[in-house]
Amino acid sequence: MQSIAFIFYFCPNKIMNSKKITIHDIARKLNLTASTVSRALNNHPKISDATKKLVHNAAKELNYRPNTIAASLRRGKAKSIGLVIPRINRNFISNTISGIEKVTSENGYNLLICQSEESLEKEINNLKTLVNNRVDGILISISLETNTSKHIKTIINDGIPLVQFDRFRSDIETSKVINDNFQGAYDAVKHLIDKGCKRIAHFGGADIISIYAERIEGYKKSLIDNGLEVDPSLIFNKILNKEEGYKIANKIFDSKIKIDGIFAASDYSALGAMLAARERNIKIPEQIAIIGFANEPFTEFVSPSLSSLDQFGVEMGISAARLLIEKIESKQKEVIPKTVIIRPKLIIRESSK
Amino acid sequence: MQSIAFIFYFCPNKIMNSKKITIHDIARKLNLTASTVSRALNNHPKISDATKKLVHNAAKELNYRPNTIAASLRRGKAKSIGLVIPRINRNFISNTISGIEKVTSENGYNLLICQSEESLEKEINNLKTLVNNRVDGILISISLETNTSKHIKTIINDGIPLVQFDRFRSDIETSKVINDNFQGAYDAVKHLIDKGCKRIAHFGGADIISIYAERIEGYKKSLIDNGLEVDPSLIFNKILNKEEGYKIANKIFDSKIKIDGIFAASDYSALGAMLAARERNIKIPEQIAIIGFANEPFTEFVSPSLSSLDQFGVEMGISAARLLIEKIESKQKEVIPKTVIIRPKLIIRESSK
DNA sequence: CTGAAAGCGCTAACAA
DNA sequence: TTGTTAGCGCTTTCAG
Repeated sequence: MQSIAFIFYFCPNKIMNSKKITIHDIARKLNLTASTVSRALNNHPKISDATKKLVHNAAKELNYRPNTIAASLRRGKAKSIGLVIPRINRNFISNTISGIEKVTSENGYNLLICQSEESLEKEINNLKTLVNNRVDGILISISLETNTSKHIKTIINDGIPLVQFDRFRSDIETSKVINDNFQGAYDAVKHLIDKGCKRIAHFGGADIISIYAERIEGYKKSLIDNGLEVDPSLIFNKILNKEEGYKIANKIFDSKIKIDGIFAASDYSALGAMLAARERNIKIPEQIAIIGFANEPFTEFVSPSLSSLDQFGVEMGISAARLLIEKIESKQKEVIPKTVIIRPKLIIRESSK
Repeated sequence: MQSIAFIFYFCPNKIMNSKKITIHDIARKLNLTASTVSRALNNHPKISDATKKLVHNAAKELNYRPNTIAASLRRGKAKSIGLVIPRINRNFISNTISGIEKVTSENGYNLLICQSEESLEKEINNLKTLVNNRVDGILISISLETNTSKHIKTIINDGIPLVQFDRFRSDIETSKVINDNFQGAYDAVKHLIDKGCKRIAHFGGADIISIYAERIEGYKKSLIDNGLEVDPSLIFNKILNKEEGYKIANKIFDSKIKIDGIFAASDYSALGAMLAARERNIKIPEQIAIIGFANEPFTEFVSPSLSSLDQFGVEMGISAARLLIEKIESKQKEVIPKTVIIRPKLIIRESSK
């Protein structure tokens, strides 16, 4: 008695529509077979318009919900794409995801998203999950910890289309969409030199990560090409956040090292340097010009506003997703790996004017 | 000949490992049956440790990849959760996603993410896709355009667990996780009053959206409770971005309206007001104190730094995901809908000190 | 503790 | 244009 009352209490006036309607149900109703219904539902060309209409109506009437899972099993693939990224809640990454989602959904693919949280172990697990889910392809931007390509090679060896974007491993032959970090750095440093800077420091990331190594190279080349010398004592590695930028800038100001410009591989470390300079009444950009990297939203709002390099996150996502789908849908066994290089755009603001 | 050369060219020295290994293959190898292997793989208690070890080793050796889709079909559910949000690339939302992903992955669920792009039509399609994919449950934050609950009610009627978060419809009985916008506004305004403000303007959103209506109410109540009067001419609607904030602030400064404080429903409009004040050398917070809403990353970095209300995006995501999984995994037919209210935290910075 | 057998819901050869 | 048939790979009841 009690349980009946219980159920009654929570379902006062609606009948739970939980009976599962299958293709057979609608076939039975129309005196057709499951195959015909299936074909009608999938708009198969050899089904008459009359039956198609009949089937669609019956489906609507019965509140039929196609079972994507069953279809996927039968077809051997799921019309889904897996995405592995370090973290979702980073401005640049969430922009790429937005672009990816747009393209995948437009093409009828589901998107399965995994975060590696900068951990190699999680990245490996993520890939395993995606493979087990029989995704048609994988998009990946590797974690900071990823110092091997073994797990990714396994995927490729399994024949699963894979495209890298942003942070990538160069020892695997895949299509990829990347920023031209070299050129971005080059442009930024050239701009500083054009503005009269002679002693430009670089706040870099870990130089074992290719994107940071490239920024260092671009920085060096730009100095040389524009008549300055590379002074290794002006290059600081692993300075990526505000605190580190603040600390290193203070250290520089306290030392006898003289600088009149900073090109930082991160907007945050650039900001830290700005704060340090402000505290000492060092004028920006007159006494020291500063440029960051990534064009984080805040760069526009700080004062002085911070020059930076925009990385076109949404476009990168779109491009990567297109590349992957192209590969998935190409009937050829192999597609020549393409590399799409997006040139970051220098956004000049007050900090380097 | 040519095609052979072609293939050879692209697969110089590795054999594509594309043969699909199934449970049967490993059963055959070990002289067992598929059922035993399946049980061993799933750590069924009634399988001897010896065979478990045997099976796991063979699986590893054969490079076996369990087919999640087949398992899902058989089990009738996919161990996956669907997420519908307006846009991924918003700071607050990407934080909630991050929290959601953490909880779902910890509990063995896949996350299917869809963007409605503030369109009701897309939201409806998203839900359909998720249902067809037989997700175990759905998390949703509705689009700005969503002026009906019909599509959501359908889902609930189908017996699919659903939890709303942040932007929600109140005419459906679901569990939900929301911010206490009223209280947040109340706290902010009280703080301004405590600091001596007597004439506080409010830059609001569209008051037909509940979260903005609540902020207005909190603003009014706080004024009254703290001995001030509500002056309707100080309430400005649909002021949500920097440009609008800038414009309205200028309009106020140009008029004979006197204000000494602004509580904005958006950090961006607060920023716009700050810029307008700065241009006129109106001192912040001495002559005008300002508080925004959402605690966008930039609020910390502008100068003066902007007081704001933190919404705990990650925590909201965690909470919503937990609520949903709890509902999914509860064996009872129905769970009493819970509402988790997160009180925004006032972050006091220079703009209101 | 393990095996036999049935089937989840759909699709796609092949046949008519 | 439609029907027949045979599974996709796995889980799970029931039987030993």
